[in-house]
Amino acid sequence: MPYLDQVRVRIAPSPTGDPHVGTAYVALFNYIFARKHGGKFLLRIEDTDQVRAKASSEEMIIRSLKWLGLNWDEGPDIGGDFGPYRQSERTAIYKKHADLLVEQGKAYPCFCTAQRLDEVRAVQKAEGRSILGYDRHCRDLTKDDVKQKKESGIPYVIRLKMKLDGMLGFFDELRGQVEFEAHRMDDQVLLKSDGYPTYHLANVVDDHLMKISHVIRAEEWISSTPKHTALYEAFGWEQPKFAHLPLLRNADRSKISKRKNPVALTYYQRAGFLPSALLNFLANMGWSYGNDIEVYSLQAMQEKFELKDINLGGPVFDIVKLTWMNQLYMHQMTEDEFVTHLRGNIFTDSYLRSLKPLVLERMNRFEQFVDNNSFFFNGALDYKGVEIVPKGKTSSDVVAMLDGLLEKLDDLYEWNHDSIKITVDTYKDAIGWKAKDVFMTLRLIATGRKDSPPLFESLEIVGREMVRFRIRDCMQFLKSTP
RNA sequence: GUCCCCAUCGUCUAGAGGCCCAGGACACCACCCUUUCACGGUGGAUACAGGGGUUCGAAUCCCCUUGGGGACGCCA
Repeated sequence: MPYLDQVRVRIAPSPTGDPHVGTAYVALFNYIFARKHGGKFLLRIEDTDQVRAKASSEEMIIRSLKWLGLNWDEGPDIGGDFGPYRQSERTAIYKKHADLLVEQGKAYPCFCTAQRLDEVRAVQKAEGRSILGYDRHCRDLTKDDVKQKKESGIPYVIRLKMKLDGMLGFFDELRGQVEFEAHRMDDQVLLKSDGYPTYHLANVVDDHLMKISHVIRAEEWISSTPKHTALYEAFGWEQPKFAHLPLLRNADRSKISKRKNPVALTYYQRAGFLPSALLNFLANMGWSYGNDIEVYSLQAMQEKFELKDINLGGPVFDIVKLTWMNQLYMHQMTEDEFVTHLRGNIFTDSYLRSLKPLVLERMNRFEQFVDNNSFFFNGALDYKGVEIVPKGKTSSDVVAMLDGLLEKLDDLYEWNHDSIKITVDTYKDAIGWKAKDVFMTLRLIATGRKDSPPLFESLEIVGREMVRFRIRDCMQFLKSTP
């Protein structure tokens, strides 16, 4: 084990705000690998301009990792030797490195507009060209050109000069050597015109500076790995080892997506899955303990885990089997664990407090609490016998309406009653539905009853992921019962 | 379209040349247990994508085909 004391891995959360099961999956393998080899498990926050718009995303990521029990050794806000760990706090570092490459003639400023790039791509497509990408228009500008353009204030990006011939390959710890023809890779943007780095630059610079020895990430990165190895080469840095995990799949085998599966970790928490069960289930995706054993602890996994044993076929994420696994873990709970779990996950102080203003006025005895408000605690609701479809509409009208609504709700940055109300209002006007029809349908779907507390406040508390799940669930229900 | 990756039951997988006319688990079916519902138990059905090689011998190695997936952004 030559690299024993140098193993450092990092988990870079998804930029979409809601931590994703895919993130948990990659995090798990990183965590196990680091633990096994006595390395460090880093939390690095890739908060680009887009992510920052979602104020709560970092907080959600941290909360989710804590819930899973995947504790990091360095990163927000634990310290360690390689901080800061937030990408937004490292912009000067990235700029310095990009400038260095420009000075050395290994990268160059590009003044092309987004519009020109679109046109180039459109032409390439129209001509049926097999290689799509930047045409290296600014690669050989003279020093005077560059100076002049900069002085006239034209915004620019920094691009890496890729080699024009030969091969660009890397060694994947799971697959072996993977080769790409160098001329197919276009000159990658390193620094955006707003001064922020692209993932490619930030990732390579951070990994080097943070002494990352193993990059364990999802398979979707394979085709951009040559860009990364080219960067290491340009800097004259030693390459880390790469291992690309298979992608979790929907039942139809496409890359797992929220349109076809609940993917938010918050959903699984809210739906009453135990983190230990989720993790055990995820560990069985692509990896196997062997000896026909599929229920085991992280500790046991750590002892037996080898990168090489990972199965490369993309595993289908089967929530039915996850549910079975969860049942197993539930039944093993001690009395203390049972009580602690309910208090810590279902009947939490903060949840009960948020419920108080909504539910109290509809009660005159506390015995009514459970019956009246079950939907605040349930997962799937039973729509049998519920009149979801308003008069004058068909069930496929409703499905179409919901489909569009789902998209609008997904685009919401902040999930609160005001923003939900505005979104639903705007949407109902756009499609020409009556307020009453949309609101009642939504109420029935989200709460399962006509007499629920105020709609938007309830939706806020039920939460984005559970609302989205129930809408999808109901669409399924409507489709299957015409 | 181009490049890259992948390929054992419906699904997750075991299998690294003979132990495999392929083992386990989920789901499914039947039976048992049971005042109900679960849990549990027993049994059953179901897979090496196809075609060529290599070998005494292939699920396992090689090639081709087919199928699936991913990537081709100033997103990560």
